[in-house]
Amino acid sequence: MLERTPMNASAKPHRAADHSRQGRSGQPLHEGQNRFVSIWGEMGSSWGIPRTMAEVHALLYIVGQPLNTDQIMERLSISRGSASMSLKSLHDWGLISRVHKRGDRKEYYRAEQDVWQVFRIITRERKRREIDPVLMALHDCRDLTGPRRPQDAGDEQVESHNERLDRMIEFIELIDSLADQFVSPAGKGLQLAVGLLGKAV
Amino acid sequence: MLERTPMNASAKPHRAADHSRQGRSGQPLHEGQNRFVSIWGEMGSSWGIPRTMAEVHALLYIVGQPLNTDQIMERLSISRGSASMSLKSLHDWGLISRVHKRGDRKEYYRAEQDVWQVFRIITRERKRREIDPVLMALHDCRDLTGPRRPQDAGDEQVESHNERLDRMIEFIELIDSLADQFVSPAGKGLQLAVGLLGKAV
DNA sequence: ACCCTGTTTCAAATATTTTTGAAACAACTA
DNA sequence: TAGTTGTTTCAAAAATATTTGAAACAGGGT
Repeated sequence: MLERTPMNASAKPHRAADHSRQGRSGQPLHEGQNRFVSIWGEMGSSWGIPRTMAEVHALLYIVGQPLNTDQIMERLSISRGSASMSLKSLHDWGLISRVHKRGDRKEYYRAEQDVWQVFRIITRERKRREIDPVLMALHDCRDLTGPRRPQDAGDEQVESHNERLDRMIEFIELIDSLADQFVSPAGKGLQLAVGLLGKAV
Repeated sequence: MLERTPMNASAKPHRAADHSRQGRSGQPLHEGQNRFVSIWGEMGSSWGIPRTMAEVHALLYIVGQPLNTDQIMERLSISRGSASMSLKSLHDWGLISRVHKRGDRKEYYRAEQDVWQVFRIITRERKRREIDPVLMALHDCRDLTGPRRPQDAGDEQVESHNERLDRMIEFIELIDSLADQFVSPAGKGLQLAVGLLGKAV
């Protein structure tokens, strides 16, 4: 969450060298890309996404062009294994796609460029992996203190417990269905809401 | 993020004993509370909140009554230091408040009971600590490749880089202002949006 | 089949985060 | 002031998460 001192900064084999080279006027661009990568990595890690995975995604997004594993390793100074794992996760999420170049055996990867789509994907995954299971667990939990069981009728403690649980479940279900709207193929949900909200408040 | 095997499960001094006692009909309630605490702790840790802090919050929310440090330690089998730190964080966030009981030197803590308010507070804090700094950093980053600098005019690379950056910044600013609406004292923002959305889609 | 190039896997190494517990502190009381 | 009770702090210990790197694998060529 804080600094970014590489685990192993020495220039060993298997690791890409760092680049103190490059002296054209492409410098501010390059520096801008690096900055973006750092910001995104930092942000990712504070939202529970491994920093390196976020950095790989940031690099592919900001470069705009497909890159291969070696280019990513070199640019980010990360190991082959780490690059491979990050790319796999990003691909599983649907945030990047594989690209083949004719006459090149290497795989290239391109990031989704539509920002709305990027956040739709992230929302979809987090909902699926984090919100939905919680909701299921909360319903199980609610079942423990029963659907207004006779013997509890009048048990003030149980009743207020159930009320608290119900309020929480209801709220999370609301968020959940909002996320559904945003994620849905129609997908204009949030944009619409924003428009309406802008006028209404 | 996964299991929940206590760091130190042995019954040493300074640690609250675990309770295999309790045999009244208050059992399902007690079990329901425990379940809720686990779910919330799990959820918190997948959202970047220390598990224990989330568990303390969950306990105070679901119990509904103010509890003191020793009761929390015992119920959650955590150390005094951990309890104190979690309570401090929760208090800093504004999710719990201190309560004094006459004739008792101990501090008691009560959780905010309004679910909407709870999520408004969480939104406010995350926005302040995570979104706003990112936005500032992104603007700095954007400045590196300048405000349509003359020498870059026609540099296709720089121009498309700036476009990508601008799209991202614009999106995050949108989210940021949505969060503002939700957090705002008027505070009916999201409820309103939900209503409108429900009808409009 | 063997060699070459590129990719994936996964146990071990490393880094990061969280928790503990004992000491320092604070606020009363006698 | 010394004693008592409750709270906070923080360095060290423990737990968790991430990264590495070498070996296994995959798919062409030849």
